[in-house]
Amino acid sequence: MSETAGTQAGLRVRRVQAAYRQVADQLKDQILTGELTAGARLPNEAELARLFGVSRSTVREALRLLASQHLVDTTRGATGGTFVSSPDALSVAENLGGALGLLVNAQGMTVENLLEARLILEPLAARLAASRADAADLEALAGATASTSALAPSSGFVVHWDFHTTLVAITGNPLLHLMCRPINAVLRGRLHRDRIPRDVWDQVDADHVDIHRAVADGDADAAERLTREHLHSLRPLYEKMED
Amino acid sequence: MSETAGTQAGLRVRRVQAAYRQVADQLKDQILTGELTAGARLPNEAELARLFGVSRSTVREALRLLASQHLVDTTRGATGGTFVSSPDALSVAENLGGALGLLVNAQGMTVENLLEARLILEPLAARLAASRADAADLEALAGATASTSALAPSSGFVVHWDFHTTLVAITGNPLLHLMCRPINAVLRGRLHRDRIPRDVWDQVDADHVDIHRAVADGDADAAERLTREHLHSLRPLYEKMED
DNA sequence: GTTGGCAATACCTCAGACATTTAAATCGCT
DNA sequence: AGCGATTTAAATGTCTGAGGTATTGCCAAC
Repeated sequence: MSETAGTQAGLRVRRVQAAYRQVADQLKDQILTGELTAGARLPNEAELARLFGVSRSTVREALRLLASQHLVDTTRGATGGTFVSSPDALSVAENLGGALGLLVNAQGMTVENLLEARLILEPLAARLAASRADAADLEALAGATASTSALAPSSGFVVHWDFHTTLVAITGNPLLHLMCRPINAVLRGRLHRDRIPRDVWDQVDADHVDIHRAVADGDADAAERLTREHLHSLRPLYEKMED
Repeated sequence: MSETAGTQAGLRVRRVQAAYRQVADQLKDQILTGELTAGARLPNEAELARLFGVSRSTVREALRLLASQHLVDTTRGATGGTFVSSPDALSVAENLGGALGLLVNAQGMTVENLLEARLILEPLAARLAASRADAADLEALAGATASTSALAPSSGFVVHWDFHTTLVAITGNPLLHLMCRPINAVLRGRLHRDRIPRDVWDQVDADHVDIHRAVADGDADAAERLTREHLHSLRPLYEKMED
């Protein structure tokens, strides 16, 4: 809010907000304060319309608003209705990914910003992963590592993405996963695999093997350093994409 | 009445998805592909209804969907209408903040996860800030630093939040700001200021001054280290909150 | 030249009806 | 009695048509 001093915040007459927005806000409040717990079933649309004293159309527009924020979920049918849906991390990440993609396409966010953020998150995530990975985690990571060389190079970038996703997931911190996933998703779309020569994928493969070994050994320092170097070496592949 | 009455068009494919969602998706596609550039004005609702072959209610629900994703913005009046609006990072952050709050309140996400993520992001953000801060940035940071000691300790936690927010903003990377902001917002709500004794705030204040000096000196190593130590020292204040 | 009102535009809201979907309850046959 | 097919009920999805309201621009009157 740096320019709020210039724009008159106090002068602006607080117009009465649209009814559908008021309804959405009230329902949102009830959800956030726990008055409506996750999984709870809201009254049907007709009843809500009666309770709020508005028409059903208005209620429906309010529900669309909440649904798009993953706050509620509506299903049809006899046992259908509108339910408070505690958003799982996955859907939030999906939503965030879409928004991030928009920001990159539109303005104010560059591929460079994404790379920088990833360069901050993943090396330290790798450090955490190295100190926390159990047998199952290592197996999953090995799966994402080994298949890189087994598959055709054209699909390498998919597996490459899997490796990074798996690595972050091992930290056990859903928030880190939540942040890294959209970043990688956007970056993946910004990488044209055709232009990447074969030997680069071989190097990527080798890097992954090294990182996996470091994580398996519980060598946090090495895991962090290798991941950072790995991401640095990947940087040129994305910077080409500025068209 | 048989169901054949609805096949008046013949070409109409069977609706597998809700109409308002289809309309929203098509409009979203047109926006993302650049067919509708930012600032462009969409046809009015009646015209959109005619173009898509649906009713105005359906169009409106679709527009609510897009509006909640900050893809379009509608105003009333003669020159009003629905306009394509490229989403700014701030509104996205707001949206993400709400979702994050839900995740913490609901399940799968603990205060520990938030602290860990912050401990990853902010020290390296401080490092970047130290290498990029210009005069205006330093002034802003100084403002968030100096006022800590000037104000009553009861409001210290607000300024404390401002300091961290400003620090991340200096990096110039909106994505970092986008991620740190919701985290700090949720953590702020998890901190009971009443239980924090005065001397702790004094220490916080001193830490901020140190960090500010490091950033002003362009000493990236010191900025990173001091920020990390600062966040570590803050950790116990939050861990009490597990009730 | 400024001010006041009038008209046009487009979103906002309402009310009701019918269609569609889904699951449970019921009926009918084996 | 058991089990599948049909009916029924509940809820959302969609359509239609009609005002209501906010905002702007123009034009006439002072």
